[in-house]
Amino acid sequence: MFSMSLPTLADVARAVGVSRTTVSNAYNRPDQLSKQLRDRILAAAEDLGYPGPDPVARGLRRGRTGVVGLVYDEPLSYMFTDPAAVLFVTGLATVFDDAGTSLALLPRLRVDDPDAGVLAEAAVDGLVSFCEASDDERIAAFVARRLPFVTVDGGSTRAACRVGIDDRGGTRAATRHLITLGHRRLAVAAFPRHHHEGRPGRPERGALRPARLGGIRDAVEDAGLPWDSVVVESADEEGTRREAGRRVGGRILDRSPRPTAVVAMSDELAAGVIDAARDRAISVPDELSVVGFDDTPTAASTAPALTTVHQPLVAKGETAARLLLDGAPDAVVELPVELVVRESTAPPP
Amino acid sequence: MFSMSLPTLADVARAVGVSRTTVSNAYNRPDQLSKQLRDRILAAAEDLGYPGPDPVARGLRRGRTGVVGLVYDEPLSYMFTDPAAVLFVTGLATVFDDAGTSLALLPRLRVDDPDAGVLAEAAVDGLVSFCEASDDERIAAFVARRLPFVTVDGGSTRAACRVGIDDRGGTRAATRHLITLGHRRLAVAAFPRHHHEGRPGRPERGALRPARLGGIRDAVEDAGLPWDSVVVESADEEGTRREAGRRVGGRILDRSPRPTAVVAMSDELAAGVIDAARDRAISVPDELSVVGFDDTPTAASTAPALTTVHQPLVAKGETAARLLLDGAPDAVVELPVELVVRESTAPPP
DNA sequence: TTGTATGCGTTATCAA
DNA sequence: TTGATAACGCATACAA
Repeated sequence: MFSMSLPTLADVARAVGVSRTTVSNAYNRPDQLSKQLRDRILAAAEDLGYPGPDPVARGLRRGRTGVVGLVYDEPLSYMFTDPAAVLFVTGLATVFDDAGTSLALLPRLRVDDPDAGVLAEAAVDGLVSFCEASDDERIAAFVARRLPFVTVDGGSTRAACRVGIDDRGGTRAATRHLITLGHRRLAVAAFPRHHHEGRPGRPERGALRPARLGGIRDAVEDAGLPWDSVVVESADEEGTRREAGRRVGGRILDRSPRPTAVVAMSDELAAGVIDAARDRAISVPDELSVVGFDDTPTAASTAPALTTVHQPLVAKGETAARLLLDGAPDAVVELPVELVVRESTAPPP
Repeated sequence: MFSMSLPTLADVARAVGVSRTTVSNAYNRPDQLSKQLRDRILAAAEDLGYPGPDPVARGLRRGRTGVVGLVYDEPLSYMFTDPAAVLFVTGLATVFDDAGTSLALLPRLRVDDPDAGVLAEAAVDGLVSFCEASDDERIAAFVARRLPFVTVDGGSTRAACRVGIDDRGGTRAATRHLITLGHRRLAVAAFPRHHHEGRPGRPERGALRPARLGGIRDAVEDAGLPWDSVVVESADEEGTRREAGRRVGGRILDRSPRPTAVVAMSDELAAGVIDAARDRAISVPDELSVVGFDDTPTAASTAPALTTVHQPLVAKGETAARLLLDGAPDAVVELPVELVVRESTAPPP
């Protein structure tokens, strides 16, 4: 015969003629019973095909699952397509892996799921929010559960526990670098704007990463240049980020007068801008300077190699993971960034 | 006052003056009660700060969690370091994301955890095993739970449900390509061997991906060449795979007579071999031909671009995910591979 | 449309 | 060293 359902701890107890408690102890507290009895129990379990205590039932009873969640507000495929995100997740995964904790990639937060059912229903002990949207209303669905949670790069979030970087200082340094080289016709290759389709009380579209834009503005105004002389083009969301960068790059380079320098909000976008320049036989850096952000491997592999703002992506992931594991209730960590000058910037022609 | 523990469904029921069933229905079967009552219940819940049904308790009752696990037998950081693995996971994640299922990256299967406690204790509805080790003994800990599971690239596994590629055909085609070009002094840049430290009844170290080695041998013997004329060097496991490739490449290129062609078991290794050639001012492909395996973005970005064996990595992930979601009990899928000739191969000098 | 009773599989507490 | 009891929080069959 073939029993449809698996044997439970109670079945084993019955078979051996002991209580459930004792069987439970055989698994969880070997020191609480004689070695012989334990061996007998384990043998019987093996015999019956008992696979050990059920993780879900154990989770219910113990009040913890050993899983932390990661939410992202773009399709997960984007996450793996973006080298910066991959590095961040690597940092997260490393720490959780060592801690014996599982990292659950939750289904994405959908624009059409304002109540964030996903977050209300995730069986996790804590949450890392890696959402670029600046609103954290949807996160409220999780906060209500009173579980630890960390926001990463949360922008304007008011979350108590967060880790981020000095976005503003980063783009400011990058832009100052260009201005110091003599550039006056600047352009920005910006992230796509974010959708809030139909959500009342919010702007229809908000700028993504306003701090990065703010840093550029800081540097421009510090130099006494008019902000409205700076061309800002936002990327779209088709295909890879690099392809999107190529398209924004095209729009920027086809303007006249043509900007002599582009500040891109990520290395992928910057690489795309360089692609667009190559399409047009515009030499980088002789005719066009380009700076990126992130300092992912992409930055070192473009031709010419990218001047960019380095951010400690893996460390950011590790930090977020530790804050969660340590249960730091309201730590706010800002990691430093650093301008790395390579070959994609030079004085204007 | 501050209640230490969250309100439960029962608290809401009491507050509203209805039964728990009715509150449960308010969440799970809106059509089973009047809209007014439902609204009253939801309002009271909001009021009390009830975050909705507890996911773990629900999981216990329903018998499913909405989570599938992914096991890997290397540190998770390796997974994200390897472009081929990232593409595979992208495929997985895309399908699960769309299905509203979470993908839990389980802590790695440790060599020193022969009972695979990780697998026995994971609160999941199914499992994807992405373990390169050819033994599946540790997986037995999971099989006992009678949950769906899929093995990917499982090598010699006897698992009922698996997806893989034509490893053997792939390296065979690649090797034949080299032999047809006229190469006779071949070398193989192989994967590291795998550890079975101290596990009784197993070889101390087993070759990883024996099928790929087998395909090379096939082609060599088909051509009537002696197999022992082929140099086989295994990579070590320090640093990135590409760095390891550079070291194996060095060992191969420093032999005399120097091989004129290298079959690498992955694009990362191949890229490393090209790095090693550059270190020694050996021209690829004029003095040395190199072929890879996988056809990741790396293959297109080396200089010269890699001749390699394309495998559908994303599709492999998608397939594995679908098999799991569809509960296919014992499907065996083998995806095709294809030789892609680029610029890293040419006739020998 | 609503409520009653029961069980999901485990572990913590306490007593023996 | 072992066992009885009582949660853990919920969802389902069934009755009303």
